[in-house]
Amino acid sequence: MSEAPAPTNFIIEAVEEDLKNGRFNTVTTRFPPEPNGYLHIGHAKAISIDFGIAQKFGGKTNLRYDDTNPVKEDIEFVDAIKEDIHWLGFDWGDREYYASDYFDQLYQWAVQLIQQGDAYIDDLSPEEIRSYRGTLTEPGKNSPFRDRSIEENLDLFHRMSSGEFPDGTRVLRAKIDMSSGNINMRDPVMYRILHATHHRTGDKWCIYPMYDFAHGQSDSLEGVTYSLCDLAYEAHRPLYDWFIEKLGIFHPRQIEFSRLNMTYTILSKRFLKTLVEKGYVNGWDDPRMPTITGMRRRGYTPEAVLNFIEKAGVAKNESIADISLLEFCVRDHLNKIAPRVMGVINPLKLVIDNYPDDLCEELEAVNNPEDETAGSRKIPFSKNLFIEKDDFMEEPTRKYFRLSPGQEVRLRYGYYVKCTGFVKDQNGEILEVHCTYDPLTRGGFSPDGRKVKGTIHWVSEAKALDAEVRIYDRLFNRPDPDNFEEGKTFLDNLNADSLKIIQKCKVEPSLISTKPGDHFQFERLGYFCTDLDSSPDHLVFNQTVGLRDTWAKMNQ
RNA sequence: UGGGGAUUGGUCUAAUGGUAGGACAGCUGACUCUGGAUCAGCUGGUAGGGGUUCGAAUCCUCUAUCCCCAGCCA
Repeated sequence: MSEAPAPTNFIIEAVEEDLKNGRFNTVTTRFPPEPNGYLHIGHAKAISIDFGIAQKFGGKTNLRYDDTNPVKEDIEFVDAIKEDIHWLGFDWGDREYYASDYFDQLYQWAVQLIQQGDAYIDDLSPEEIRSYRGTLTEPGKNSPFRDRSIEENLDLFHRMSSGEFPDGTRVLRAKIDMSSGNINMRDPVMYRILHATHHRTGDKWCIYPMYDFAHGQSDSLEGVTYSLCDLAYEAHRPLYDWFIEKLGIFHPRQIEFSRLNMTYTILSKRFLKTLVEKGYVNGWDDPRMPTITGMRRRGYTPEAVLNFIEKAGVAKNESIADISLLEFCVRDHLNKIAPRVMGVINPLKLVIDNYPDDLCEELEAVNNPEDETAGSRKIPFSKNLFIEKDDFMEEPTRKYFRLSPGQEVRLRYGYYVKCTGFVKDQNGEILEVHCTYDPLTRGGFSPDGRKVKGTIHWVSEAKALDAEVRIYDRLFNRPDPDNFEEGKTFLDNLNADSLKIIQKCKVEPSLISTKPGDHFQFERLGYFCTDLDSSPDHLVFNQTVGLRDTWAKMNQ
């Protein structure tokens, strides 16, 4: 295995530069989720970068919930977020913080800015504020309340915070520049009145800081050196810096990178929420969802997800990663770790006419050819077996080298069998296939050295376990699902066949003891994992991803 | 027509004035008790025009295209 080049990117280079010239001498980052939804693979990229940069430079990463909007946030998501970060393999130690921990300090800093003449209370209505703001091409104009005295501003701010005014009647604004080309600098709102109960501070506050007035200062308070975020915040950086400078506090560096996008996938929180709430999927952890919890249930491994993120790279180009790269990473990891088992998804009965009626042999099967330490197991073999429907063709096409009349194939780890006939019902449906076996080929080798081109999987009819198998396909039927025609929505791009549930699949008996989350390769089919719904009475497997299938490709 | 970003094969990403390279995808072939894996090979790229230079993806300049910003969301 060749040594991969040490991954580098523009953020790592910036950090190295800062460390070299003394701008900082330690590295601290933070992952700042808003507790208003489940984490998805886009967050996994942010997590990987935040924790990865710190690890690389021997620094630390804080987990900080950005909980400045009680109307949208909920405690429900806090624990789920922690579980997902841990699953990815990262840990923040005891540094679990909340922006709401800093509300008192933030209030003090707001007072400071008022005293410095850098902030004022505005009585304009939300609509008026919008119209005074100007447009992208026209400058805004000053609010008539912009030049109130410091005393009046202080008094009003105090009364705002003590609940004297209803929601929406006043805000605290930074006094910057209403004619700035950067709209974020046109006297941005710092505090709004929200008579809402906060999941942590309860009813203590009825004014809450805006993101811009909370995020940078929270970073500063925590000694965060690198505030890594997505490109959307690039236009906010001047404001981030402005507050820090005016307050005269520790100055972290914000660096922006492009967010992750993926083909056939939608990552907008709003859209994901619609999928869940309108029942297009079965919850946030539906294996078709790009959520971390969904991918976990699907059987993706953290190693695979992280490797995908690393391979996709970190840059400032807006890009769309090919979902096949993710699938490659999943197969690549599962190939190394997943025990092989035999399972038949669409069973077809195979009768070995010359095999003793009541004999049941135990044949040895390798657990993982990629991993010698995985050992082997015994699987029962008998006269009546199940094979895959696809593995028999009455009239074989060119280059089909599975079972067909007169053809000989190997039953994996079993015997060579030669097809002698088959039985059809009135509708022409094949009910069972008959064959004879060569007793000398036990284990799958022929003493005379003759070759068979095909090897197929099978399970013993008598010993097989029934299982439910859920096969997933892409949730959307086009690579750019948020591209839809007028009058339509992303929902019109949903793939109607993204879930197939198949009952009465047949799997080898060793699977009786499987537990949810176990990974397997069903030989010749794909990687599967045991679903949360699975029990010994009713086995349920999710197809994580199919094996590469060059045969299917040839037949396209 | 304001401000801020970005443009390298189908996709993602390197090359930091000196041979445009890697990964995924695709295509060949070898090997194989998984039509898997593995191995070998192939196809295909610097948005466009000028300029500087012995030499430009890289520097300058003009143009084009795309993205973000007008929440009391984050």
